[in-house]
Amino acid sequence: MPDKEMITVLEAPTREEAAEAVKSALSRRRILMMVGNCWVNYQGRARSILNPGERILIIKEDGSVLVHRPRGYEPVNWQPPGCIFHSGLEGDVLFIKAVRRKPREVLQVFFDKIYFLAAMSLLDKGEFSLHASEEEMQKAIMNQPSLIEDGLRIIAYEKKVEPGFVDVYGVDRDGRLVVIEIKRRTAGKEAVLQLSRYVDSLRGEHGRKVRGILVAPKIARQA
Amino acid sequence: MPDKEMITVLEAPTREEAAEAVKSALSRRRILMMVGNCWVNYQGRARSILNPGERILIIKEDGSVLVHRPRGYEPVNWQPPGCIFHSGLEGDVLFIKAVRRKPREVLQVFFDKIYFLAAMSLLDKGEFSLHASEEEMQKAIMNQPSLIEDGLRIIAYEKKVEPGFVDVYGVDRDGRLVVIEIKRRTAGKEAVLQLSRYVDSLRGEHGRKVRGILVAPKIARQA
DNA sequence: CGTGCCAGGTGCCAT
DNA sequence: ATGGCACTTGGCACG
Repeated sequence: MPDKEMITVLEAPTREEAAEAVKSALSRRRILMMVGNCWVNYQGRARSILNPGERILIIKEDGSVLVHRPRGYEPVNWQPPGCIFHSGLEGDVLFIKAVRRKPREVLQVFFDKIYFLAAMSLLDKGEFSLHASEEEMQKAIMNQPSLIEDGLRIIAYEKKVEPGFVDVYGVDRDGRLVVIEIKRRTAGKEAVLQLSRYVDSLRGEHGRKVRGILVAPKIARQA
Repeated sequence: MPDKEMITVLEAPTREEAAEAVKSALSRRRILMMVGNCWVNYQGRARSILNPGERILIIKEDGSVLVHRPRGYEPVNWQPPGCIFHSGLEGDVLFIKAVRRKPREVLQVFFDKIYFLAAMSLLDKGEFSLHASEEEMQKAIMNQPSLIEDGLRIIAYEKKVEPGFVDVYGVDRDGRLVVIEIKRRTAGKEAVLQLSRYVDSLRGEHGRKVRGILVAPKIARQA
């Protein structure tokens, strides 16, 4: 059960209480969650202004910041990990300033009403594993080249890239070089251009016949 | 101040209390925030497993889902808006299942400890404005072509040419066609290739001198 | 470090 | 719906 040391919850705190809790959470590198009425300025690679409204603010222990509106998967404003924080009261407003160096970016959040605030330390050692559903396709091609074409021999593959994309090099039944590009998603014209550039460059290099094969769940009409 | 109707906070609820609160929040389309020990399965475009650990779960009123670990800007698991939910108790475990159609994706979160739960309705009508996007750069150039070059006349923007779209299209002081490609970030060789394809295509089409201009904060060494 | 490239990318807007 | 493309893209691997 939640130890008092582990999670602190304030419902409808005063701005002074909230300011104190924010300072404490940030200095102790605890995770901070706040809900209230706020407005946000961002300046850095771009510049943005978010007018007042009710949102969720999350500051994580690694110094990343998220501002979430009531809708949408993405945060409306954010700051990547590594920020340095300043916070305090400015008149009737609680401000939190998150500064990132390299590139220099500043995010400022101003609260005039705080509905609730939570500060906590979470322990998460759980392993995360992601399996691309097309990864089996890649393995299948490596193990069973005949899935693509009879008589195909695999020579090499670009194993450095992440699952979902791999270049496979092989030789077909007639001794021609074969370049296979696997796309996990619908392949657009950019994929075709990229493959054709590979093929051209290999053709120039080897002076042999080279074929390119594009393997994808779907190909845009410009095939 | 937070109306009881507006925000409900449960500290260290029992699983039964939490299950009730979750059902209520989901059916009334309120925003749900939970903190506790959980594990997560995802299956859809890919497949993932997240082993047990302490995390933050947020379900928004539009049916989007976020699972956040204690670190990192990005959610470890998520679901875009529009999900349909099922939840309940399965033995000692509180489960929440978020199903998305088109594409079919299923996210399942299982809690065995809930440290904290909040359900709320937030009102957010605040306008969001972002500046210094590529769009704004384009407008600035459209309004003030001399920013690029004296004597430049703009003819069109987002003009469709063979390989794709040209950002800005004009004629310079000496009557030569000018193609301007705008990149908000460091322009790599891909941008150069793209621009050169545009230039080639237009040169072939018009049989006139064509210049390409790349507008970007920085250009990779392969210029 | 910069450069390149994938991502369960997401989102926006065009046809 | 499909396609094309920008994004404060973020993230990682590699030279």
